[in-house]
Amino acid sequence: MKKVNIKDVAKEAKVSVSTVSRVINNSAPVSGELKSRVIEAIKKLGYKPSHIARGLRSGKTKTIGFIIPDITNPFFPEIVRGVEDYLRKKDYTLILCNSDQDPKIESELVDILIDKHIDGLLFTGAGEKSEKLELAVKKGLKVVFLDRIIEGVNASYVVSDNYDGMKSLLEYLWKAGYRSFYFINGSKETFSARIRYKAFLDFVEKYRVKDYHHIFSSFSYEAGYNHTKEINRIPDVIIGGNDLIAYGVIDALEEMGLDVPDDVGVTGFDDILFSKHYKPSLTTVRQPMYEMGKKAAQMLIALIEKGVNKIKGYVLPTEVVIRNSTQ
Amino acid sequence: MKKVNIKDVAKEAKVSVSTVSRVINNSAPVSGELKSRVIEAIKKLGYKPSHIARGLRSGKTKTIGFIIPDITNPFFPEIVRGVEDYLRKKDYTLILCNSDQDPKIESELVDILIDKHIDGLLFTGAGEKSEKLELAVKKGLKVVFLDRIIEGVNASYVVSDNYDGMKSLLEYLWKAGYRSFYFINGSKETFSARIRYKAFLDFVEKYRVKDYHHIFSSFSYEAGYNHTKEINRIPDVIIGGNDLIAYGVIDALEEMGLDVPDDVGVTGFDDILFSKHYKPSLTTVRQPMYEMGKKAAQMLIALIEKGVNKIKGYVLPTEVVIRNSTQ
DNA sequence: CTGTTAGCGCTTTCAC
DNA sequence: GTGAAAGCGCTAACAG
Repeated sequence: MKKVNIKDVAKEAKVSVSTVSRVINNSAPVSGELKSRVIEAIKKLGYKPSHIARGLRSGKTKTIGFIIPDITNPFFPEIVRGVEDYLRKKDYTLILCNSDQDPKIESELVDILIDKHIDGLLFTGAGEKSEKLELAVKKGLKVVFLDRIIEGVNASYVVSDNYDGMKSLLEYLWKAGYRSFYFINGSKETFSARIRYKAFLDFVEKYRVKDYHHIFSSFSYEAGYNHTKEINRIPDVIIGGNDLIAYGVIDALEEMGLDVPDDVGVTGFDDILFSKHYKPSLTTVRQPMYEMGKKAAQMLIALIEKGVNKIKGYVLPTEVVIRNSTQ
Repeated sequence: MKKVNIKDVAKEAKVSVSTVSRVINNSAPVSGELKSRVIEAIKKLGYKPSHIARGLRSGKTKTIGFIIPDITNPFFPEIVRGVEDYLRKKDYTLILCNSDQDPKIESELVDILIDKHIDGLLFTGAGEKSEKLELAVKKGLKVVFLDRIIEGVNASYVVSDNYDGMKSLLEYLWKAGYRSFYFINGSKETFSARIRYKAFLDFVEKYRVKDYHHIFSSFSYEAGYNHTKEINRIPDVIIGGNDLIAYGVIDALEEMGLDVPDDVGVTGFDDILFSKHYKPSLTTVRQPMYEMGKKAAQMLIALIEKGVNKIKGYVLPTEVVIRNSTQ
């Protein structure tokens, strides 16, 4: 049961391979007569053009790469889903890679993916600028940064409005009467952590907040848990850099005999799947994860197919979600 | 900045392309003299062989496909991570596809992936047998089934010991004094749900349990929540087909004013990330997700590279994890 | 409109 | 040991 190729089809339809190619790709006019003979033959033989040969010829593989820190982090699955759903519609295929935010691995992955002749790259990386990527972009690789922007690399990006989200959250907290703030943020290297910090700083200044504290740590449950255990003077509210951190904060607080939200308020960021089921359910800032993925994929495909070169950035809106971890 | 190819290297090293190919692939002896010249040239030119051309020639793409229901379901990310980590080590690349367990989509995806010339396929599908897959396997596609076995398709598989896990869980519950059981299971089509049901039936018979109930629904939070709300007579313990279902059960129970575990016990299956942080923390059966992914990838690569044809199945052990949702 | 032909970059006989 | 040359399956000039 040998694989049928374009030659077989040509023979069957008694035309040349170029004619077959033309009807497949609609790349040039073909007379109705021949066209129908070709279509007939294709159907009869069950012919499927080889993506790989086509790729060799055209340089296009209809494949895009996506480098993320870790699919195991609940923030990413929805993004990936948004990406994959859109790509599927456009007949593209997704190669997924986990980098653990290690710049060295990220750089290796870029190489691997370029080797695989991806048509474009979606990148959610550590914050550091990468020469490799910069170079690749200059060489014409289409890249869209997702959730995180890397300075120095001139490429399109999709992020959510971290600044506004954090600002709105803080203003809600202020209005709710919270006056002392403890912000356990994610890693300093991460773009979104830095932006959220900036919003925090601006808030503190604008409202002349006296009693506040900020610390960069990492976007994990453990970070929230451990840092909370070390807090000397409990503030009115502890702000987690993301929901995972907030979960850790809540659990630590409970172990310390403190009630959330009666004794302390706790907030997160992201609104991952479980935040509405957490006990107490988590006040947080919703990021449109699925939309971010979809939008980024959309931009990338536009970049690839329309040859658009204009660098564009999209900032998707965030939304404060008030639940029971604050009052 | 043109891409350098094997010819350029050959010219630079003053040898033939075949010699270059030989040293790259170590496919035939080459004299030390030429070999070092070639290596030199490769380094100097920064040459990287094109996977795609190689693929066209050899028919191998060093790419494997993975069809899963939905990466957004917390059960899958760890599996995917296990797969990807192993594949990376072996210089393979992962194409990820979500099927939503729709047999039609699954079948389309198989086509798409075959078109892309994957070297092998990891498949976690709906329960139904698929002619397409069966055919593909017969045509030589290497397939490993992950978490779910499809009847009628003769291929290797990796699953966890669902039967033993459920059996052990039930026996623990029995010993703990639970006497009436309500099992809200996942979807009837799913392999693991059926196995767990069988274990339940065998348990009920062996221990002559009088008071029990079983229902197939779906592996979701909502399923657990909704079915619980409809229960007339509350049993000693409600068994969720997976952790998600158990979460829904717990929340519904609480809304109904019932205490877990004081009034009712609740158990899950899988031990996903959040189960240890749920309130109350969930008694469940741990499946080695990461290991399953890794093992499946390992088997697939063995199938591909060693040309092993022996169909093999692996059943990975599960483990009852006792937490605070039972007593 | 249609066919012929030259590669895309690589591997692999087949001679030497 | 080494090189020349024939493709893998397809697309895109180039003729006609």
